[in-house]
Amino acid sequence: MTLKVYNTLGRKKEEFKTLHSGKVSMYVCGPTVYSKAHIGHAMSALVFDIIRRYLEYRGYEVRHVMNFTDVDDKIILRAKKMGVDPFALGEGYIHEFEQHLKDFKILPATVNPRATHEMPEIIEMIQGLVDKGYAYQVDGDVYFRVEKDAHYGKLSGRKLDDMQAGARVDVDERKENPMDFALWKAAKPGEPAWESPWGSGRPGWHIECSAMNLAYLGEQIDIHGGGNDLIFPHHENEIAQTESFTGKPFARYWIHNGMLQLMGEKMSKSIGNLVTIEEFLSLHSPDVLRMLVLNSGYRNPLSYSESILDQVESGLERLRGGMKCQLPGAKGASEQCLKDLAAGIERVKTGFVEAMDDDFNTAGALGGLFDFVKVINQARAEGATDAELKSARATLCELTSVLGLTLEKEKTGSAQLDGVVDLLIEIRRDLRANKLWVLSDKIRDRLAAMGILLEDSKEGTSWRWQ
RNA sequence: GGCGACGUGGCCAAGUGGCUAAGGCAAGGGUCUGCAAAACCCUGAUCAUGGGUUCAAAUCCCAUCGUCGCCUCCA
Repeated sequence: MTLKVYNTLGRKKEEFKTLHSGKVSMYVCGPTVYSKAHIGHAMSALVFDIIRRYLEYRGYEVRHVMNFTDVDDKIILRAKKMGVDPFALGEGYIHEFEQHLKDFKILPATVNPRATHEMPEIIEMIQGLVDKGYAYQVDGDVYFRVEKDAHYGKLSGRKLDDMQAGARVDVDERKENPMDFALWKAAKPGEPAWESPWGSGRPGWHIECSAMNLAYLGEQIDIHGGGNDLIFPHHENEIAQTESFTGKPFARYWIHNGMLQLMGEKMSKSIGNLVTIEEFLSLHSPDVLRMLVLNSGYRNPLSYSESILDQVESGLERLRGGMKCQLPGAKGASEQCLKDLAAGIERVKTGFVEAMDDDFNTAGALGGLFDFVKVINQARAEGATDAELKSARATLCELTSVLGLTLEKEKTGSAQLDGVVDLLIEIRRDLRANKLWVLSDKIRDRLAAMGILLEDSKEGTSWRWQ
């Protein structure tokens, strides 16, 4: 079976072939750190975390780079407004974001470079572009000459002529072409600045990613990812810069996730309709957002609302239910039942790979997992023992962890607490035997309030953490 | 105005030329149960609309309506 990936460059699914056998180099655009991150950023990070986990499951060694843009106009503006140092401002948001990544169980990237730490590389690259005639200097600014790049527009499917016709940007008369974009911006007094051959200034937005790619992954990479709002101009410009500089094709696969939609509109800092990651985590467990992401195709817009979150949370609970222990008094399942269970294991494994191989079809993969949970539940209901359920549970656990989900709740109790709960269950059993429903229900309700769920069955009572 | 994506049962959402259109949530009926919870069994869509191509279309083409994204900072 082969993995197929939808490539924005070409707008179709392609067979996934890496530059170096068994290895994947992947660069994902991280946030610009000028304010608190919102769940749209989390979505993007989750999408690429899932992709990475699956690639590793398929046996690839993944070198994963995610940057932080820690110097740009917005950061400077905001820092000025707040009267704080722009670097300190960015630093704070970076720390916060890194904590969020941990909360969401997003595997740490191999490297997290920052624009401000890569100045020599950035300047060197700009100089190279100037030397080759792809860039020119005006009053301390340096611009990329788009007309010099015959392929400009190939990623976003735009033509220079069309864009010029519809351009709404204020035309900067100093530019040769209105679409020329800044590689280097001259600094105004009081702004963060670095010395360069063109005077003191700071890098433009796009060049940092090109420089960091070059520094940490090389001239050519396998996957370049980010939100689909970055296709133009950011990624288009990255391609232009890097390919003009190296003379080689840059990224083999361009992967873009869809936007998270709140009330039918893109969640974004500028519109202001956002839910910060902090707010989300105060209300929900991290896996709920991951589940929401998994439930649909990564390229589609993702509908977000509290009621949809409730829905996926219930679904997550169902998956977790597959991990439950045998029923009290389980005597072993029938031969046929165990056969079905074994067949279910094979089916879910092949189905999972089949779905994920098709451009990371996580929704399809989840469907198979839900089917599998049903098979497990059927076996349990028929009396399968823990020993008989063991390999099925291991399979469920393995596959869900490829998606980054954690099904088993961390134990919050202790052996002593377990003993106390067992004692209460025993007392309750006696109460029930004497039809003292008020007292027995009180025990159940009070335990439930503490997060301990009792489940009665004919054979006895079992319990679990909620 | 230009470019692109999308419109599948109440909700979320797979499937993109061919067996009975996955799965989850919600709803209804049933089994179990003192009640509850969990679990199991059963029940619903012909795929925005109108044309067309084809032996065959949700899946390809055209038109219409609607939604969204990008074209300016944006995951």
